[in-house]
Formats: sequence, C-alpha cells, structure tokens
Amino acid sequence: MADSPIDIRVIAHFDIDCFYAQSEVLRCPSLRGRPVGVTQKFLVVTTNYIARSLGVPKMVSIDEAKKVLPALVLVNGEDLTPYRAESKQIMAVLGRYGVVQRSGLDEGAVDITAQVKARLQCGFPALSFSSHILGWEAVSGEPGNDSGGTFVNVDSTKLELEKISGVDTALLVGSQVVSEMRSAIEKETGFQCSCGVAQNKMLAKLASSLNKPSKQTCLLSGAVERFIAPLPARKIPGVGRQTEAILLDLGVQTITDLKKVSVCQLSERLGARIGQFLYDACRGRDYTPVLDKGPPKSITVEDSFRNCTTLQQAEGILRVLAPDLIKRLDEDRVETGRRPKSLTLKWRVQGPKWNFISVSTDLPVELLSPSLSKEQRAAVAVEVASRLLLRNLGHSFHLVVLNIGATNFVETSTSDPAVRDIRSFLQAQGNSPRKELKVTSKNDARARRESFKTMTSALPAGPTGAVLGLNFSAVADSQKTPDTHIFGSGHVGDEYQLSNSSDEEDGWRDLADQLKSGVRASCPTATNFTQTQSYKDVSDQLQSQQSTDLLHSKSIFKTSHPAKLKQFFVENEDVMKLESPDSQRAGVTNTGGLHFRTQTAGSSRIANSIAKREVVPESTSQKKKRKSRNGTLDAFVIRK
DNA sequence: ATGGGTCCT
DNA sequence: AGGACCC
Repeated sequence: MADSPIDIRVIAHFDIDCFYAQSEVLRCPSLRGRPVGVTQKFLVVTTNYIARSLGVPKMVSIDEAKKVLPALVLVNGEDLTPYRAESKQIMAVLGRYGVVQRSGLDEGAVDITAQVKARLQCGFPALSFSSHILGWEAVSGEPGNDSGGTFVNVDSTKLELEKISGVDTALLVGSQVVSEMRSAIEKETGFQCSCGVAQNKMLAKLASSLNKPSKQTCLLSGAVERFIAPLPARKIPGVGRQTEAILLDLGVQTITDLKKVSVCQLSERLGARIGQFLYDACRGRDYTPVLDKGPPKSITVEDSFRNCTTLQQAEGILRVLAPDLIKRLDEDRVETGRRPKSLTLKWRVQGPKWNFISVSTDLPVELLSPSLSKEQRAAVAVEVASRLLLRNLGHSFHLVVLNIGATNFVETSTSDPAVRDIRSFLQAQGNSPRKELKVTSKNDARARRESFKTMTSALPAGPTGAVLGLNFSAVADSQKTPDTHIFGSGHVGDEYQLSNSSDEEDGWRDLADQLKSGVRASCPTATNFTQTQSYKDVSDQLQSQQSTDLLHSKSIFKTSHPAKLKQFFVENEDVMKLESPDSQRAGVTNTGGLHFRTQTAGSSRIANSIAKREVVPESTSQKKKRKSRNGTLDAFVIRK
C-alpha cells in the first residue's frame, strides 16, 4: 500500500568525507594531492582517499601506517577546535534546508520534506543532478544495478513519470535538493561530502555509505528490501558489538535472518525497546523524526597517556586540561547563555578492564566567575578535580585516561539571546521596535510570569514602577522561612508595584512591607541590590555570615541561602558591572541588573498604561529631558 | 586504540 | 555511576 502523501518523508544523511583529513588539506593547501593521515596519540585516526588508495586505512597505528606508506604526511589532530568550528559552518548550511540532527562533528540527517513538497507544488520540477540510484529500473525503464545502485545523470527526460510512485517522486526531487546542498557546502566551506537520500534516517544513513567519496545515493522504495536483506545485522545503526553477539547467539547474522525472529524472542533477550527497534529496523522501518538536539549536553576535555601513578602527575594533566575546559565553557556561555551545574571527572585505569569510572560534584561557581582570571578559575578546577581523584582512588593507581567536564546545563537569564548582551540590548531599545522576548526555559519562567500578572493585578492601583531593562526578581521561597529569598531571573518588562514616594529608600521599604503582608508567599517580586560592592566583597561577607544584610544603606532583605545568593552574584556579575554613575544621574536606580524608575503621581499616563498593560514608548519630550541629563538609557517601554 | 559525544538503565 | 552505542 502506498504511503499517504502526509506520511511521506524525504531524509538526507550527510557525511563529510574523511572529515579531519579533509579539514587539514583545506587549511594547508600544500597537502593537496598528497596522502594525508591525521593522528591522535599513536593512532592514525583517519586518512584521506589518496592515502587509502595507497593502502593506509583509518584507525591504524602510526608505525604501521609509516611502514606501508613512508610518504604519508601526518598531521596531529588531537585538538578538535578547528574541526568543531568547521563542523558548525557546515551544519549551518544544512540548517537552511531543514531540521538537522547532528551526530558527531561530521555527520547529520536533514529532513528535507518541506523543500521537496515546495518544489512539487507546481508539478514535477525539472531535474538535473548526478546520483547513484537503487531501484532506477522501476522509474526509468532502463536496466538497474543492484550493487551500489545505478550511476545516472538524471534529467526528467529519462523518467517515465506516469510510472513513478509518490514516494519515489519525492525521493528523486529530494536528490535534486541534496545535489544543490552538496554544492552549497562545497562552495561555502570547501568540504566535500557523501550523502544518502531515503524515506527515513536509518535508510538514508545506510545509503550514504554506499558510494564515497563525494557521491550521493538515492534509495528508491522498490529497492529497500533487496538492499538491506543481505546486510549484516551489525550494520543497523544502534547494533553494536554486544547486540551483535547476542544476535549471533540467536543464529542471526544478516538482516534477513533477523526478520525471521519474533519480536517476543528479540525482546526477551534484548529488552522490549531494543527488541521492537530491531523488529522495525530489519524491515526498513524507522519512524524516529529528525530532531535538532541543540547544544551539547556535556562539554568535556580529556587526555590519554601511558603512566600516571601519582596525584602530582594527575594534577599536571589536569593543569593542561582545565584551561581548555574553561575556554570551551566560556565560548558555550557566549553562544547559549546557559551554565553547567555539575563537574564530572572520568578516568580509566590500566588493566584488562577498560571501563571508565566517573564521579561528579557540584560545579564550583568560581569556575565561571568573570571576576576571576582564567588562571584562577583553572586552578579551582584542578583543585576540585584532584580532590575528587584523591577521594576515589586511594593512594595507589595507574591512570591511562583522564577526562574532566561539565554537565547539567541550566538556562540563565542570559540564555535568552535577546538579553544576552545587555549593552547592545539597552542601546537597541531606543531605535528599534520592542522585541518580543521569548521565554524558552522549560522551568518555571512561564509560571513565574503568570503569577506575576496575578500579583500586579491584585495590587491596588496607584503609581507604579516598571523595569526598564533586564531585571532579576527575587522569588519568595515559601512561608516556612520568612526572610528567605531565592534569587532567580525576571524578564524585561516585568512590572512592579512601587511606592508613590519620591524617596527611593521609602519606596523600597514599602515594597518590603508589601512582601511582608503576604503577597510574596505566592508571587515573585522585586528585590533590591545596589551595586556598591564588588562580588568579592559580597562573597566574603557571605562566607563569614550565615545570614547577612545584603548591603548597607538600601538593603531590605536578608538571606538564609548564602550559597544561592552567591551563585546569583556570580551569574549576574557581568550584567551588574553595567552599573554606572550615568544611570544614577539619570534618576534610574540600577539595582544589580534591575532598572527601575519610580513613577510619581504626575506620570499618570504611564501609570494607566501599566494598569492596562500597554506598550508605552517614552514620549519625545521625556526622552529629550532625560537625554539632556544623560544619554545612556534610550527607552522606557512597558510591556503587556 | 583517540577525543570526543549520545541515550538508557 | 555505569553501560552500550556512535563518530
């Protein structure tokens, strides 16, 4: 039965040809035309196709490779930094054509169904591309080739359109799209790749490895069964050594063998999930969508070595690794705004058992603190890691691999790209229409906003203040510990009820009274930091006191969560640094990222607008007035 | 094996 | 925390 058009998918699987080796050749043109191998430690991890044609496969020892081919040019590829950067460029090109699911630096699946459908809107589009095609005979009337597919320069004149099924039509148009994608990648990044086009991720991946390098293979529907039937079960992505061994025990070698085993039998030996997966896979079925997995869930650095038997040696290794980790975490923060919560240490000891041992701990906030030098932060990492090692290894050990990394990333206020660079953000406010801020965090950001609305609408009408820029609100913890506050992030445009007093300090006191009167039990509200002390001062204070007045003159709240408060200060330090005498002069109280302007009764227009939750641009006269005092803040906009 | 990653249990 | 899998 034919698939309904709504079920048809066209998936392309891309695989950059010998990625590391190609990268080295691209960055060092004198290598072009020569056999090249990329090394990590004592291994040649990959070779270009020239080297392969001269007898050097990938994953051989350097000694062996040199013996086979003395002319082999070896390049060290232990530092993945350039590969990561190039991979990102390539993935960005792919991303223009559909959702991309990366797997490793050099591979990815792209769902190009939408592209295909768009081209079929106006009937069968003109085709012009070269591809290997399995099942060619069914759509052309020409003879086909089952080993690797028929190589054809496709154009519409070769096709017997009336004979082609909807699925195959889509796959052929998809191949046209893929041909253009490969050209785009090569033109924009220099990289050549191989590609498979099929109805699902598994088949596309299998097809992509059929013809290399720099070739594409299309697997038409009629050829699926006979293509996969003779393949070893191990070829199914997801079937590794262990599963292969169990299948062999069941008498299964090929996909054809696998088809004869019942789901029950498979599930018995391998668990229901893998059982069902294999049952589908050997029939060419893979219903899993192409999913963008987002930024990495862990960032780690590691090294391997021959002997590391003392803590001093381990620390030496960590001192090399830690700066790399810090650098990568910083880059990640610039890109994503998130922060890792856990530090993991993983190692392998010498011996027949090659398994990794791993431990994790809370990642010390100092590791990410912008006020500490990179060296200081690296030293913190080394210290924590070495303590972890000492605790878990005892005194006699022999490490061969050491890995340190960060996981458990959480969104922060700066995870929102719109507020990541508050400097440009604030500058942009005056000139551009207000950007809708997206609340992306899966946590309680939405709930917080909702409860905030409840709070602001429940409060009596009256003069109101509004947050001008990025703000942080203190979320009341719970009733059980009065005077306890957890610090979280608020949002641009959140509104706060302030006092009608023109005296800032009274305003804050009123706010505190509101909180005390019970509003805070269920609602987030504003808190008040002033930026008169550096993080270090606060940190010292926090360390010396269990509960501390935040700051002298304007502090209202106490905290019973010094650790969380400290975390908050570290997280937001870069924002807090924005504090400038200018904003003081402007009559704006910048309180640790909170930009408040107190509205007196005279500003009824704005007060009303806030009540109605309108967007209110600052009036020209207001702006002029303020600009005459200072020019740092360009807009006063209230949202919702 | 290398220097990374993923997801599941 | 460890295992199986992927490149």
